Amino acid sequence: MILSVDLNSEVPIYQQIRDRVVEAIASGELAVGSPLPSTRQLAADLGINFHTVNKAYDLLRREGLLLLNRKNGAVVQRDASSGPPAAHFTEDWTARLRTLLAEAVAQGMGDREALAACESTLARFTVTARGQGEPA
Amino acid sequence: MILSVDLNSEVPIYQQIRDRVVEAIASGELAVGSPLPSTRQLAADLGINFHTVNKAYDLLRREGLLLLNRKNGAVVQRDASSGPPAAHFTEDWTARLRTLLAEAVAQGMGDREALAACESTLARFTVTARGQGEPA
DNA sequence: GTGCTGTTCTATATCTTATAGAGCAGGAAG
DNA sequence: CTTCCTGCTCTATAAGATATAGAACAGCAC
Repeated sequence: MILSVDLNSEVPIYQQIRDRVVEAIASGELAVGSPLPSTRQLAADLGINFHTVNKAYDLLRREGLLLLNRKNGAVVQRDASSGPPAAHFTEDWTARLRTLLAEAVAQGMGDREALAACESTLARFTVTARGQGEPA
Repeated sequence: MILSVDLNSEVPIYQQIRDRVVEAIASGELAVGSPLPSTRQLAADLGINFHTVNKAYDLLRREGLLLLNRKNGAVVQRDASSGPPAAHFTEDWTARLRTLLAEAVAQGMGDREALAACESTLARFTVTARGQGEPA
């Protein structure tokens, strides 16, 4: 689990950590049961404060993706094979998707290009993350 | 141009305004040349400070979507028919798309469901916004 | 001149972000 | 038991973002 963050980015560090973990889960790099580095360890590796890592992990826990306890540390609790998402998640996610796609269309990206981008991005996830779905 | 914002949302007001304008441009509700309400007018309508609207408009201007001048006020400068987006935009947008799609996959949404959501969202935009692309 | 527009300053209050240090409870390993 | 690491919680501080507010200026229309 190698994780890279950009300290000069305008997006908060804890948000970047969360995003990278989410992407790792989606790509199958992290599956249910996979251990994550401890908050203090990851903080030391990234050269940041452990409270920042703690905030990212806590966010992932509230999203249902991570399980945290003093015994085993941080462990992945949910991945692509853990069943459908909650209703409120889908609702919120669709709204954010709408805004993101609108941005591309408004900037002049063609529908086919935008959809192709979605398709290829999803394909890169589902190549490695496989387990329950029937193959296409 | 009716615009609604949620004052109790965790997403900043100026960001909500920006998002709604972007979506209006993508849906064809706003085309190149369409006038937007003045900062003071929109602020009064929404019951917020005009500086907040100013920030949203300034953001949209920096994104190339709006043209602001003392003569005509705020006018849409770019829409789906204004040619392809800048390279740095596509790069940044793809990274954000990757994170958003990863979130859906990690939460257990199927690839086909996610792609279908992208497709239907894009379809709702391009029904009204048409001008340069050859029809499918 | 009057009135509208965007634009630019100062100022303030609140929240977020990131840092830092200290400590506690629980399990593992010596 | 002691030692060590774990998540977790508290206080504290500095810097930045967010939203408010008031005032003023320059350009254009009537």
